[in-house]
Amino acid sequence: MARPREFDEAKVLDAATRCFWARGYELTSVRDLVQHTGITSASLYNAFGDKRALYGRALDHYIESGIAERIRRCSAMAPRAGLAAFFDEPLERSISDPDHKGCMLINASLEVAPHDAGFREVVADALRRIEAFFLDRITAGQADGSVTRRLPPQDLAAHLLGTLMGLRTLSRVRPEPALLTALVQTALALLDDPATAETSAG
Amino acid sequence: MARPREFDEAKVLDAATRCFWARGYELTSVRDLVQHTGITSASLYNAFGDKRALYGRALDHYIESGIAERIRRCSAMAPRAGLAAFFDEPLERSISDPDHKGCMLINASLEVAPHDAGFREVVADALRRIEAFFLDRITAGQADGSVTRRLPPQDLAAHLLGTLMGLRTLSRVRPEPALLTALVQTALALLDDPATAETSAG
DNA sequence: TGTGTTTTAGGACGCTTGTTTTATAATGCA
DNA sequence: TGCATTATAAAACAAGCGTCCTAAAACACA
Repeated sequence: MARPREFDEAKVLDAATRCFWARGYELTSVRDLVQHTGITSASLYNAFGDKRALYGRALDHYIESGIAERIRRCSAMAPRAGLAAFFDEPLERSISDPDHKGCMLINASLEVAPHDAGFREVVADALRRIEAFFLDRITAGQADGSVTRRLPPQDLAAHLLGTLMGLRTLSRVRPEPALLTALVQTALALLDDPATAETSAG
Repeated sequence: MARPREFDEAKVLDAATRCFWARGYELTSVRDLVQHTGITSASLYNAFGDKRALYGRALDHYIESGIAERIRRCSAMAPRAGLAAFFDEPLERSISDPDHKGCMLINASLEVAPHDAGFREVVADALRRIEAFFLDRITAGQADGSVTRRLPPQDLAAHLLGTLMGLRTLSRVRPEPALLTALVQTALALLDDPATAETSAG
């Protein structure tokens, strides 16, 4: 019993996410958001609340559509293969993205999480989900023999989480394919048993 | 032939560095700087130029006094011991710092480097110096047998650089001693030859 | 065809930002 | 003792910020 919306809320959230992803929270002004979403500030405030709330929606959207989806996909694979596949997309993006936007979650880890307890919990929770995925696949891999048993699964999971964050941080300043590829491949090499015949150094 | 300065430029730079380190570039206002340095904005602009120039001085100061100094200290040690020692200080700080400020260089990697070509080069150069230190110590360690020869030294150096950045990024959101310690120790374990008798899983 | 409700459009609001200005104070050198 | 030069103090500046308000427009339902 009222005037209907003229805009697609999902598309507006998509555009807002791109803004926050590319320029971060502080450097993205409400006027930027108005310009890139195509709706007025009044509509924006009416639909999403204030700037902080919209950022929260954008971050949630990024985590669910970008990361949780990848976790599901890689969880369906064989353990060792799923762990390697999880790094394929961020590595590829780190190299090919001309804007070097990095990962919005890792960007949020340094920009908003330290200064906002609410967002810190959102980010920490997402990182815990990634760590839990690593731990699950490592444990399964140790069971079927595709992952080394030389190190505790918790330690290997922490190491992979750190590697992921290091990759996405380094990629914003030094997006050199050789450097980033070496980083990921070396980290993954730690999952393998060195006694086997795969002693190809490259 | 003029009125002398009433403030100590080094102390002012120290205070400004603390401000930028704790709150980043955007969230630190000139009024914050005026308050914490104890000098007026006119003196600040006269002595350092604008806010961006002062941040540049602070970042340089941090790199030289905080990081280059540690590189020198660890370069004087035995190769394998120097590599481990390099991680001691950031790991200790990640755990004990109640403010969880992280590393100002890594903070700059995500906050200012992506949006400022000048600062990006400063940050990239500092990261190259850290990588060069890793490469030098790894090469020396492979020569004296304290570091494994299973992997190319460039790959191991890239991996340690990524580990360092991951440590300092993760520490701002999840400063959990067990998690961060596991991350560092596991990364360092990759430097060792697994054939030796040190098969203590801990 | 009204009536009630919500979305639009666009400007205005108060506040903070980085920076500059104006005037005064303090020195070294002639 | 002046003169030139520089630092200080404090207010003022324009511009940009996030947010809100007023009025007009567009629908659902009676």
